[in-house]
Amino acid sequence: MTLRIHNTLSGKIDELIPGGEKRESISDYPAVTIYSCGPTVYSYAHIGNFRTFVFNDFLRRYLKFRGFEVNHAMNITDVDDKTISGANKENISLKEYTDRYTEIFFENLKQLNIESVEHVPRATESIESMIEIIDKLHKKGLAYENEGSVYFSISKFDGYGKLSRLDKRETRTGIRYDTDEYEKDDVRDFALWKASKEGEVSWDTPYGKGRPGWHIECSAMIRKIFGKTIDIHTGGVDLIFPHHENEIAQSEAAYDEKFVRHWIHVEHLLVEGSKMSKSLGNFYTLKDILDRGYSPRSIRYLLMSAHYKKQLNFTFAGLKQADQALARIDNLIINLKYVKNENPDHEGLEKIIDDLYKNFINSVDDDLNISKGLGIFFEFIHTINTLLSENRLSKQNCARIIKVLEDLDKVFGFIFFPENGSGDIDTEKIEQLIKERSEAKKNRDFEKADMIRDRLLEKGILLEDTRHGTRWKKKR
RNA sequence: GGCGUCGUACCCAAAUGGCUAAGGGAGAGGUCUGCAAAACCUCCAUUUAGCGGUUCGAAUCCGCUCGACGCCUCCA
Repeated sequence: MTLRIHNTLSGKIDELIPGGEKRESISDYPAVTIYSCGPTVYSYAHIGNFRTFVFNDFLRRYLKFRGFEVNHAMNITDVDDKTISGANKENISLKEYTDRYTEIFFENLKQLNIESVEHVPRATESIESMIEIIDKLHKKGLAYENEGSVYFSISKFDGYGKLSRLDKRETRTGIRYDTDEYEKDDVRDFALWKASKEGEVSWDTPYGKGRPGWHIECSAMIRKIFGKTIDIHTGGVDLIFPHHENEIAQSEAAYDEKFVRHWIHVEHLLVEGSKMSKSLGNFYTLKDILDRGYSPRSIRYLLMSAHYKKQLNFTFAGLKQADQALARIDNLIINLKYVKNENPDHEGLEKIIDDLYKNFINSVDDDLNISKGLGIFFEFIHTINTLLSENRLSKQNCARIIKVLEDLDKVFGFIFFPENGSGDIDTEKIEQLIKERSEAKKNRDFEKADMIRDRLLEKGILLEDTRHGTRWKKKR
């Protein structure tokens, strides 16, 4: 079995071959080098941004699950028009301003149980590497200066447009390129370096005081961190053009080697059927949704559950459904915990587990088809539940199943979700009350029994009477 | 206008030429039970937006129509 993922560059589903050279087994490959376009920290990231970040997390987790090593970088864009104007508006330094939103962003990642990656470079700390590329392009005659800014000349790079298939596009009729654009040789040339205006943050360069163009940081960071062709570059679909097209142009023109082997682009999130926008009032940050009482766990599940290449329509009804699906998983775990001591071992369990792994990997290896993978996982839950209800699984069997769940959760990250809230539940007290209630039930004092049940429910503890006694769980 | 993605049950969502169209939610029955709740089990698309074509065979390929969305401009 091989892992195959859609590649925007080839337009096909390509096998992932880290290092570019086919090997016998996964363990023979070098670490998969990944670069993900991170946030511009000028404001709170929204739920659509997090779809992409949750996807990045799923990708890296799955690669590790399959036995690959991972070397993953995600940038923080902490200087651009929006961050500069935001800082100016509040009359604070750029750093003070971007630090605030960077911190919130990391906090959000943590809430969604997104793993931290190996490298988190900031644009403002990568200026030297940017200048290095610009110098190279300049010396090769591929870039030109004009009034303190430096532009990349796309007419001098043959491969321009290969990612977004520009050759097949026509520019919209009637669009106007004139006015502001007089300083560029070709209207489609883009800025590598921008001359700074009066009072703006700037860095001293051979080209004068200025700041980075939008695209240069990614190229620079990738060169600085990985030094050569990387395996995977991810981002939202909206970045294909011009951002990623321009990254390719800069990097490949400067270093004469392939920039990225595998481009993966995540489709957009829609909210209630349309694109998020402030004017429609459907613009949600993570906090907005958490404030409405939904858990970050349901959000993670929902964002993960649809295939990355399909638009995902985010709705609150969908969040509720996600929560119910999670309840099904939680109930399995509770069912496993309460299994009877005297149950015999089930011989067929290992076969069931083998099938689960085989089918799960088969599905997800096929362009990261998590939806199908989840279907297989729920079929497994169904099988186990049936065995449990027939008392056909032993304590050891259940311990084995828990291990499997823990293993799968390395990919999912939503089964054993870290509790963000306070866990001030007094287990002993609950057990004691359950005992008292059982006594009362035995004496047919149902009034007292119901009173205890109600009291616990008020505290968020739900009691379930089963054939084998009473058990409890937290109310959802 | 150009380029592209998509339209599967009440909702979400798999399956891309071939056994009865996954899975989750909701709903309906049942088991258990003092009651309730929960849990579990079973059922729930003769049919894949519409029309036409290719094929022994199509949700899947082709054409047209209708509809949704994205990119072409800052954007995950």
